[in-house]
Amino acid sequence: MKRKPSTEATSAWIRLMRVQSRVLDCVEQDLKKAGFPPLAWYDALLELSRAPTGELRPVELERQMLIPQYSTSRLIDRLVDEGLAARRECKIDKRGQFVEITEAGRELQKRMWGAYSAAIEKYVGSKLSDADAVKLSALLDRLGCSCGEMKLPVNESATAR
Amino acid sequence: MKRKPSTEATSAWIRLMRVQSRVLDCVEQDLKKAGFPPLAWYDALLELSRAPTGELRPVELERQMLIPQYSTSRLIDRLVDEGLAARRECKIDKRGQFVEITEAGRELQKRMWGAYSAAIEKYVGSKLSDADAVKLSALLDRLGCSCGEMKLPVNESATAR
DNA sequence: TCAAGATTGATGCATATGCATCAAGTGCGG
DNA sequence: CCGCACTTGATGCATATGCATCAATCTTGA
Repeated sequence: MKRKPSTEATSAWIRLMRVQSRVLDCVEQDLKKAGFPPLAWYDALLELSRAPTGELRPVELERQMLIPQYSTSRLIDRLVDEGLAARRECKIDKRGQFVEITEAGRELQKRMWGAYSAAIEKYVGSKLSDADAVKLSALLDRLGCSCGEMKLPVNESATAR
Repeated sequence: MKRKPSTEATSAWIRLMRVQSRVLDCVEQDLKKAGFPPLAWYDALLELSRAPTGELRPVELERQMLIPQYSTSRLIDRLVDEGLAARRECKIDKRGQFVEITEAGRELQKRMWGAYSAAIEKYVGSKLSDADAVKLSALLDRLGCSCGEMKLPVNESATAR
């Protein structure tokens, strides 16, 4: 059976794209003006800081953040260069490694959250009632799941590009 | 007065980010597998094809697409290299120029819309009723406007990153 | 136990992006 | 009319990303 290409879906998608990129630009701009590194760093630090042991395998980080493998690899390089994380040997799998967040990393993550949450409040919270935010979340959730075959990690996390 | 950082807004924002990037990945993947260039090309071609005369000043394109000036400049380079657009002299302002879409450009835009609309249907339309899509659009609209000082072009357009 | 295949993470190379700056042209105030 | 600030669009350079591929290790199954 033929299904007419839904105008409503198209228009919702276009708004989704535009709003997301507009707001993201604003948020990143604020963070950058406050002298912070890109959001991807925050995401990684957050994931690491949440791990019970403060360390994760790169491959886990990659799956949490939904970014390609080489991207994870180089992101870790940068975090390590800045002393925000450290590579630790993985005894159970010699191919692999653990990435452990450092104290400096935890501290940066917390400071960034200050600026980040303020930006979210400014660009999202102030425009939407709590009830509407809940509705929005619910509608988005329906889109999120099972796009192709990957699974969407549902945890309250950061933003991953 | 102090305003507690809304958990709801935060969670809505995170979902917005994740869903957008997930679905966008899927859509771009489909387009790429079908042998098409990136969505940004489509956006530009669409804007050009919509212009009554089939041509726009780079600076207009830039404002429509919400991308930085140098990015527009180089995107146009690529379109021109591929014969999808042509630079035309601007008689009224000798600094400037017009970019005109070619027949090949119009044709590619139409072919891409075929694949693009199919992807939107697949990843968005099939997951959301029309009514829900409308609700989603409405909620997103509230976020879109007046982030900082720029204006959101409301026209039904493509996606601009 | 060992070979074939899969997984983990790094990297060389081409391309794309961000930033700063530039040259050319416009337009406004005096 | 002139000079000065602004707009338009391009570009050099550093950095980031995507793609393909690699080496090392792990796992499976005959």
